[in-house]
Amino acid sequence: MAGSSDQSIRVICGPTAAGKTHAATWFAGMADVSVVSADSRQLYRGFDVGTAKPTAAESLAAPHFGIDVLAPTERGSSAWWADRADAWIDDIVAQGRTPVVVGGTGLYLRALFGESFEEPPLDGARREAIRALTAPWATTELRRWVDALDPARAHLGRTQLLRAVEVALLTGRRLSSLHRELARPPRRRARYLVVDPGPSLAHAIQQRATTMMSGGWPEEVRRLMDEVPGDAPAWNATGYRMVRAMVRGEVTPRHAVEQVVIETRQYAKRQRTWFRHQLGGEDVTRCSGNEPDWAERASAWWREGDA
RNA sequence: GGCGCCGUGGCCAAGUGGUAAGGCGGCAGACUGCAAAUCUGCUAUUCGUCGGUUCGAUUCCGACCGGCGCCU
Repeated sequence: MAGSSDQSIRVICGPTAAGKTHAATWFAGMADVSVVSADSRQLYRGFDVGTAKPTAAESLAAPHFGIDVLAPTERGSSAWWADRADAWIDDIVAQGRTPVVVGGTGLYLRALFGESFEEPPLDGARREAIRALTAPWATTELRRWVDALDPARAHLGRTQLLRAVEVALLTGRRLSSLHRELARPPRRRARYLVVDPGPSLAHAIQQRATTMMSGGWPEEVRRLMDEVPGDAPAWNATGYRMVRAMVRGEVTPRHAVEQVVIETRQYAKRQRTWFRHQLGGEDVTRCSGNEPDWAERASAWWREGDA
């Protein structure tokens, strides 16, 4: 483990359905790879088909961390994940294996490889009280509050507004100030390989959706509906609500697939925007995964990591 | 063949004699402890076609084309 913490970690990221897991499996042929999944949905036990968890063969090719580590009712967070990922990487290195972080949850990657901050202790009970208070507020109203409490964050989405209010009320400080004052440097350095097949991704998404539908997704959802409360965080994954509506007979299978494909495409688009602008570091290699010299370029990216 | 209704951006859809709501989709962007989440911006010089009335028509009139319905 000694001397390993300043080593850059290889990270394979990109939009959903771009073949990141395939790429990781391919690299397993070049070293004893262990994969750390940076995917906020594959965390959840039981949500398998719709989150495209690694297949048995892929799990066999390389041990995976970060999969099935939460109950569907538990709530994760980027910082929570980064703590664990940091430890998993240590373990993997200690075993003499090569860690590869694979995933599409940009915020999680940032928590591990980008700047973060030391969150001051927040009182649990008061936190719950504030959540209960703000939950019914309309987003526009929430935004008015943040405009006063922490204007630098007022342009963001509801999730971020709730957080800004919570931190302001609990600490008496602006979250945007705390980010600055309590900033800590990145814990790890990353060497990114951004995999994106370009225009053909739309087709891959379509293909994957129909494969999932005929591959046991509705059955999985039917099972989960009996075991998991309808408001559990795990349901918050692309397509699951739509498939649930289909299983209940509220929408036709045809409509369900159509919508799942659209939702997935929209998600992939947001991921592209993230990986285009938010990766921060300069160590970014982009490849399409279906260009003729893909293997060559990918190998080069891999080998440069040993230098 | 006759009568009636309709024809607005990729799709759905409001609308008025004074110069085109909204939704979906698409595109672009934001994002530091809910992120497969949550938000923001942009997206019709033009209302089936051609003529007419009018200072001015997407809105009124006529013809034609296309769709739907009813009747013979």
